Order: sequence, then structure tokens, then C-alpha cells
Amino acid sequence: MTLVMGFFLRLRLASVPADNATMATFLFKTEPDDFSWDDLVRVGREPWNGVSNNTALIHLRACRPGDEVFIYHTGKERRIVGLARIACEPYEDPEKPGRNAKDEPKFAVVDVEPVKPVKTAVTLAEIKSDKRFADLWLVKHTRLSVMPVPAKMDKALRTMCGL
DNA sequence: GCCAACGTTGGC
DNA sequence: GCCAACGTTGGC
Repeated sequence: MTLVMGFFLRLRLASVPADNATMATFLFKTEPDDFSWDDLVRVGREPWNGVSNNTALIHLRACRPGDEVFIYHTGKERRIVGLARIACEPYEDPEKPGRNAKDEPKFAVVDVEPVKPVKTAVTLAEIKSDKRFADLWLVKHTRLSVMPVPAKMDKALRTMCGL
């Protein structure tokens, strides 16, 4: 019974367009030599694969269609370059099948599509020097590649990016 | 279940 | 290119 209700609830929720109250924002890092913002614009939609860190995977599984994503370039650039959107529910990486202890797909993936480039690239240095972002994973936890961006920081970042 | 050794990420 | 800060692995 619960299963059946859960099924219909999921169906109903899936058919309701995302609204601002429930939308979340994330930040995804990428090494531009590997896969850049320009690559994303070129292909139009891309499965965000290669995430193997467990904390990053937890954040990735929390992504929902319509959620938006700051795209950040690591390496020499170290700056936010664009805004993208989650295009589907997280799903199992077809190239890396397997289940974790919770019987979830071990390696989750979400498809991402570009929304628009930033007007002003916001650098890691700016973010680190701004107290408002002191609790952002990007600042606190250098090596995490997929992270949520709390609403207040989201707003501040969008302003800085000219979005 | 502990922990040393090792591998990786990503800033500097 | 270096290395700090992790996460992972495997011996015990």
C-alpha cells in the first residue's frame, strides 16, 4: 500500500514543474582541459560522470530536475564560468554499475545542460576573501567536486556573476 | 576495527 | 612541480 502510494506521489511530483521555493542550487567543479563550460555549450547536454567521492555522490543524488548549477573551472582558472541546469533525476552510471550499502546505484550521474555563461567570472580568490562564503564547501573543503550552495550564497553569487 | 601506506585532488 | 588534505586500501 505504502509502495503504491509512494509510486503515485512520485508520479505526481514529477509532473509538477519545479518552483522557486523547492529549487536548490549546486556547484560542480570541472577541470577545463578535461571537460569545460565551452564543451558543455557545444554538446548541449552531458552526463556529469566521474564523481567517485562519497560526499560528492551524496550531493549529486540530491540534485533534482530544474535545480541550477554553478560551473567552476579548477586548475589554472579557478573561477565560476557559467550557470547550468539539472536536466533529469540522478541515475546509475551505465559505465560503472553496482550498488552501495543502501542499495542505491553506487556511481550516480545527472545530466546537465547549459543555461547561460556568467557576465563576470567570479574567482576562487574573491570567494575566499568574502566572509559571506566562509561556510561554502568550496572554501572549507578544497577537494569536494559537487556541493550544495545555500540560498543566501546563491543569491550573492548570482549578483557577483551578473546573472 | 585500527592504522600505515598509498593514491588523488586541486590550490599554490 | 610541490605538497596539504584528504579518501581508500589492505595487512593485521
